[in-house]
Amino acid sequence: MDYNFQQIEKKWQKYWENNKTFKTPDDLTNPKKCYVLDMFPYPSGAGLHVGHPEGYTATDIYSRYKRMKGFNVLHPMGWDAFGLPAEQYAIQTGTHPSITTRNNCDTFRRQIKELGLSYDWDREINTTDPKYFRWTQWIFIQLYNTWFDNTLQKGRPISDLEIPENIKKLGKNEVAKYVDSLRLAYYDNAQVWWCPSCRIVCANEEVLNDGSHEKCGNRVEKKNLRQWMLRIHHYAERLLTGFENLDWPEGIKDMQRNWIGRSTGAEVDFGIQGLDSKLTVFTTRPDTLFGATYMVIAPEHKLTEIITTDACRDEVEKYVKATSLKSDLDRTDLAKDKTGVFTGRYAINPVNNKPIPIWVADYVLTGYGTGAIMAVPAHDTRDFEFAKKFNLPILCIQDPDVTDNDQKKRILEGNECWTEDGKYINSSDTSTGIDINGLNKEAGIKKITDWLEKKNLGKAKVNYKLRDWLFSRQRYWGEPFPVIHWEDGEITLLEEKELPLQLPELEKYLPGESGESPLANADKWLHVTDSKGRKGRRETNTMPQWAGSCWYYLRFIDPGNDEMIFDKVKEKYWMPVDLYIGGAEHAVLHLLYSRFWHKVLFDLGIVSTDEPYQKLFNQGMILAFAYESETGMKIPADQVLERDGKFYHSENGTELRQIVAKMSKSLKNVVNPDDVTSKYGADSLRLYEMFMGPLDVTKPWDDKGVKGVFNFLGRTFRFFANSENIFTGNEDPEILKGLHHLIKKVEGDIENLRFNTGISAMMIFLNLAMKKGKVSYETALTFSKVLAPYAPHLAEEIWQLLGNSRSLTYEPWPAFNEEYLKEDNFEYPVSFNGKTRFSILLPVSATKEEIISAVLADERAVRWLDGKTPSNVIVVPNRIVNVVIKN
RNA sequence: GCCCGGAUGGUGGAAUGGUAGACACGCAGGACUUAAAAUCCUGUGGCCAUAACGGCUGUGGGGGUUCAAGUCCCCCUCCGGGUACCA
Repeated sequence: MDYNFQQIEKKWQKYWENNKTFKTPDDLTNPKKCYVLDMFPYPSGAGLHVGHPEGYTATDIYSRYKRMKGFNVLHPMGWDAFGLPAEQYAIQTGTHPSITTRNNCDTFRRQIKELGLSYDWDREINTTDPKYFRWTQWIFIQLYNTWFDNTLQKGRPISDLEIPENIKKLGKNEVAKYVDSLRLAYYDNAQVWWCPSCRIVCANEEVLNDGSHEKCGNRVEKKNLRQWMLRIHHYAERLLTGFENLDWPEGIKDMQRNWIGRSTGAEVDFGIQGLDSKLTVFTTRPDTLFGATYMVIAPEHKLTEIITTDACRDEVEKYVKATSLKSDLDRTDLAKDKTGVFTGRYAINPVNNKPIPIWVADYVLTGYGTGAIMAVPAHDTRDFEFAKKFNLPILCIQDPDVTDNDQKKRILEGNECWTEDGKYINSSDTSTGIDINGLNKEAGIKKITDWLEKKNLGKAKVNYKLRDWLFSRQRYWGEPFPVIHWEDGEITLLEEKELPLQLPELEKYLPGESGESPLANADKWLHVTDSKGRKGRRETNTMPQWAGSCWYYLRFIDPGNDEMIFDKVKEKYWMPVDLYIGGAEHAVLHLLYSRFWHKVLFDLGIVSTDEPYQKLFNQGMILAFAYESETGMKIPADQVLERDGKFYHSENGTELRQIVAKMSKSLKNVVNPDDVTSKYGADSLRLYEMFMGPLDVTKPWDDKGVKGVFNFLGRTFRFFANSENIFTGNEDPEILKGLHHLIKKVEGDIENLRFNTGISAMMIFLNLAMKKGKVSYETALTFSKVLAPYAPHLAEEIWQLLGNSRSLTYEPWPAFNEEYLKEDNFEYPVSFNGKTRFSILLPVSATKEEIISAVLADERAVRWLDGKTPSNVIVVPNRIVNVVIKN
């Protein structure tokens, strides 16, 4: 009998579909539940590539295993289908994005089904479905109607917000302003990239490194537009501490920590000569105030214009304008050569009342801290660079902890920057009474901060890099905001019962001239009038793609619910997600954004857990072989010939080097899973994806490697499908030992997501069984169950051939029996001074003394001792013997 | 620059501080076949060596800890990913 994978796989896929084998159980009384989630894909026109099934296979194995362990498993799939490509295709061809999206989803669904993944397809969701995004809009309304209570560190309904009396007095408008200033969703000016030639807003990804638009090559500019923003920064601290107890890779936690970027320091107020206002800076080193010899404010800083003196105005204005035209990259490129101009104005250093010049420079960013810094060139490398270039004074205030006298001298003279610890010098002033000389960094920070607070000149402050989230896009293909802007300036949101607000049909998907979303062209949709005849205009921005993916895991719990976002009882049962697997590219943004929404929903009592994802795992990227010539030119894979393990250019015959690179269209090294399944079958694809190496590392795809697992599956089928190899009766002890070792190994490996070694254990067992020639009926049943999570089609087929009529999906996972694993003897490796020389078979029950005497009595030991007496013999029971000889 | 990973045969990889190279690919030889494919069997880190044995060496480089290091510590090199002046 041959391994006809095509027939087998088609047959079982049909069986599973017809029997709804993977339908999520409705019974919510089973205390064992497991919610296994994949990062759902964006259904691109190119279809699935082999990177997708890597994570999907891992979660599928885990889900199938958990079902056999008696868990209620929720394992759903859906589509994150809003996005730019469908919209751009619409601009080019006029095809409505919903049509493109539907086609792409159909392709993805077909491809995924052909992999035999055990999703509950009744729960399929699509972020572009109005029945879905109705609730995305609903969540936006909740965000809009929530404020963050700093004392409680918690989001609360706007209805709970107390309006201060002094604001109430100012009237309705001021009250509304006050409330708006606290909402988690707010409407404000924000900068976007704008291509003046295409008259379109560009995403960051569309702007090339040289500041040009990737589509037309023209230079993009920054443009201010009214945008929706979300106040994620309020949640910085909770986002930082929230994952401490979650089972996430440390690397991902680190990346999120860095992204949130908590730093402690102080805000310090500097007076400004000749002006009434104050210049506030944030610093992590208030202890270095005595070393502050100048100040820098960001070009975009509110005070720039006010501070600048008439004599310097031209220069400063020119500089500010030049900065605004620079792309972020230009700004960082020039990092090596700092730029800036003097404002003509001086600030007063609060510790000694000395005037220091205020400069404008683009190395200070408006979005972080207060947008202004005090510069301490002696102890900050950036300030040092700047001071050197513009000949500003450098005053060393810390005696450096260095032994090199030359270096010490350079530092003390201000010719080298010192950023480490040391005792303070030059850090006292009799007029203000502060003195930290002689202290070290930690004590210095404390003393100065206390002094500043006492004198009301500043305060201890925690700062975060995390900035508010720009939450609108000037696009058609996204969730419309349920928002109306009225002619009198009022903004209102739609009522819950008015949702979903659907997208209008359009003739053209091009944006408006001013940078407005294409929705501005939908006249009928756009204009509204209320019952009193007041005219209004709908919000024309749409939500970013993140919106749909921020909460999809919640909708899977109750996808068909038309009454509410989901049923509370079901949510309480299924949440949190027990295992979440996806690419590391979402390590920061998606995970941070969805955690933020989840925390708001938690604060509002809508969800029952503070964090959504209990265990997170990131699969590594799958790369592919690519080829390059001696000069490093990349050659498409279809122009490469292989001869005797070497690679040649098919056109000019030159030898090429095989390298490993990301799959890309231009290298023609993209592997399509359809090609693999048609040649080797879905089980082989699944197995190979898992056999390639550990799930979390990047690894190259090698078509040749698929053969290995294909051979294994073929051998498995031929062995177990042949009734001559199966007998009834007692199993051979060696097989029994191998089988129970296998169960234990595979079980442990699935629990720890180490799928590659589980497969090799199955191969080892099959090799043993084939060597023995026969296995018992019981063994065959057990083996098919162990194989089932990995290669479900083949496992079902063998299970059926063994006489079972029902699917083995819910068969209990076999229990391993330690008794069978026990050994009578152990072959001790014997080493001399750590080098293994021979091995000796001894009973596992042997005592240390017995082992030592048996080893030393061995003639080979006599030879290695060479007449010397061992100074020590290390015996690790059932592991190793090491004889130590001192020379 | 900074942060996070990583480096093991021709290749993908395995190895709770305890026999390095499991398992597989590839390759070589053999069986079957008119032949090929498929399948099955044997061998396969390198070097030396044998009738058979056996020995030396070996996890990017250099130090260290240990009875024992691919694994732990320090320094260096190279590769991959992330990030961009965060005060």
